[in-house]
Amino acid sequence: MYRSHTCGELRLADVSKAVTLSGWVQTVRKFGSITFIDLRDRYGITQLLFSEKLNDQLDASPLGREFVIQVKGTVNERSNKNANIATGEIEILVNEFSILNKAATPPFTIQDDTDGGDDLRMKYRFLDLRRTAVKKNLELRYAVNRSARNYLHENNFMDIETPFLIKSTPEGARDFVVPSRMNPGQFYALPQSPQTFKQLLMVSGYDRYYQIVKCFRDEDLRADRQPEFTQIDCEMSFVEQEDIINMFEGLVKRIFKDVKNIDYAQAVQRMTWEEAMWTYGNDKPDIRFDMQLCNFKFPAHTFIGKQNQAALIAGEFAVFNDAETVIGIAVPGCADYTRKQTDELTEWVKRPQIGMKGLVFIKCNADGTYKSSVDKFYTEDKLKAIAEAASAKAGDLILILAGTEERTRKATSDLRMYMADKLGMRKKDEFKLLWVTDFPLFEFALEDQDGGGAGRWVARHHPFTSPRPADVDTMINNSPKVDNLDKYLEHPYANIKANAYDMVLNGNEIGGGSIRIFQRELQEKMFAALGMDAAEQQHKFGFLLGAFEYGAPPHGGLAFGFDRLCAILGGSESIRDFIAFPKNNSGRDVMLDAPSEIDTRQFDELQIKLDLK
RNA sequence: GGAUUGGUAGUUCAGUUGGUUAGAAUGCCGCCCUGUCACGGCGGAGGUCGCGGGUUCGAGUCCCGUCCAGUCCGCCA
Repeated sequence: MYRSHTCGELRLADVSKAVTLSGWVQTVRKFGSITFIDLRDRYGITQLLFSEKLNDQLDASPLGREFVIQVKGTVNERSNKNANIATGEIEILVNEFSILNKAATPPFTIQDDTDGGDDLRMKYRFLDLRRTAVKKNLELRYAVNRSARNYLHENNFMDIETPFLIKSTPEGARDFVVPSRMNPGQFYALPQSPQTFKQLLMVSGYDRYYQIVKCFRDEDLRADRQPEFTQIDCEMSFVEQEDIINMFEGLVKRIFKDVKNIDYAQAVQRMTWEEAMWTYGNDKPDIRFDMQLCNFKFPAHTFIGKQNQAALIAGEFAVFNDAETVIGIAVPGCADYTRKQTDELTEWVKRPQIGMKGLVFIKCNADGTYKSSVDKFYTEDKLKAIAEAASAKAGDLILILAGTEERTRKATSDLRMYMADKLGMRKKDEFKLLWVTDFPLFEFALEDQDGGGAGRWVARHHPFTSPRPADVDTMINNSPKVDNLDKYLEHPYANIKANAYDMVLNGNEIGGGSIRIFQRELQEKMFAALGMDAAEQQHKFGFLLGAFEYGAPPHGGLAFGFDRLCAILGGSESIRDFIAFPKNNSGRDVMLDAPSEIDTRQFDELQIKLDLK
């Protein structure tokens, strides 16, 4: 028997018990003839006391950090207790010990505040995973997993595995491909999501499906993006958007309760995509704080029905006069910013990532006066009117950006988040959910970013998303052809809204889904709109179109980004901390050193010849 | 594909205008220590300054290239 107890469970009540413990040596503290050792395992740390009689044996076989040892001894009450650890009131008086395995000195310390950098920790991830901080993240991940499974099981969802070796359909993200030895020259693709399979399962009558499943996308990475990642993938039949929203609002609330012990009682707020873009400049707004955008000026076609306030800012200031779009935010309590601070903000918006030319500010002083960077162009009355339009209070600092529509909106949105971070308005322990609905069904993509060349419609969500019922006729009765690339926004397709919804948590998209197309004709129309002719449709998605002819029920679903959800619940920016063996920025596993070259024999078997360009 | 930051002891970092023998902390090794738990004290070892080239009397420091890593843009239906 290697152990009678773990290193986390012995307490005062166990005093005088004879126990056997096994684990890793965390630290050795030697005091002449007695030695303290902290023994660690997954469950905690227990202090061992080696008395004088074991000195000779310790000298003969000294213990180093991370040695795996076994000890037999008696549980003692400590004379000096340690309130910082759960087992701090007891220690083990060791009678005998043995080294189960030696350990080389680890390249970094196995502690909460490790001295190891990311690169090194990833290379020795098996050591990194011994650290409590990382272990806690994996425990949280498992807790989210269990909570989701319990909820879904209780609601009649059935976990059905779908294949990883599937057919490549290069829509959207790039596929990872896998050569087939038995079919020389042919390739499988790894799924970007089980999308078509879950829809086929709906056709098969499994009306509530889920899977916590790996998905693969061969695109460049970010701190919150991995080439393989996990989704909680769900699909339901005979549902409308409202049914999906209710079901999965319930799921997230259950996870909050089970994992964070948060009672999220209120109904989750909802917002249309248009409202989100108008109010926050962003389709995944953080609504824990206000600081809403004030749209002074914008192109007439972007927000039909919204009031353009161009007259308010019209005047001597050429930048505003010439700009397509002018948007501002009122930052609470920052009117006392110094020149240095406003300069810093100006530099921030000028960074290439933001890409604005400059920043206009108006200080709404506590005494009711106004001081701005455009004083020579505007009278104080005019500044006051602008401040009122921006709902600024005395003491606020109004920041205004001007430029092209898309860039300015995004920049103001980024600035809003930046200021909120600066002012501590994005609290880690506060969670606020939001549904964003009524996304556009299509986006128009120009082949050439400079505006030249051809363009085409692409699905904003994916090509299986249904248009809102009100827009079905618009879609069927119009050709997707766009004659004037400059005016694609005037094409009827630009205003078709999708039966799609995203769940947003604290400014992060944690899930998204849609009510799907389930009739062959509409699906064909959708594929055609995306530029696929009948032959291509048949080649790529013939199986799905065929299935729709055999009694496909109305259905829809949603998928959560599992890694990201865990990271947010764990209060971290990076999903890598919540994945046991993550890949780095270049898609490499630095521990395995993968990807790597393969054997000539493997190429021969695949009948593939490597000829890198 | 692009922008940007970094690469110096096992590790995390400092290193002035280009100038003597490249430092600190921690880890590691040795000795001392009976109540520590970030133990303490004394001593010691440890460096291809990522790599290649250039400028210079002289380069960790400046320039060019390259590799690796981080962040961001593009990309991610």
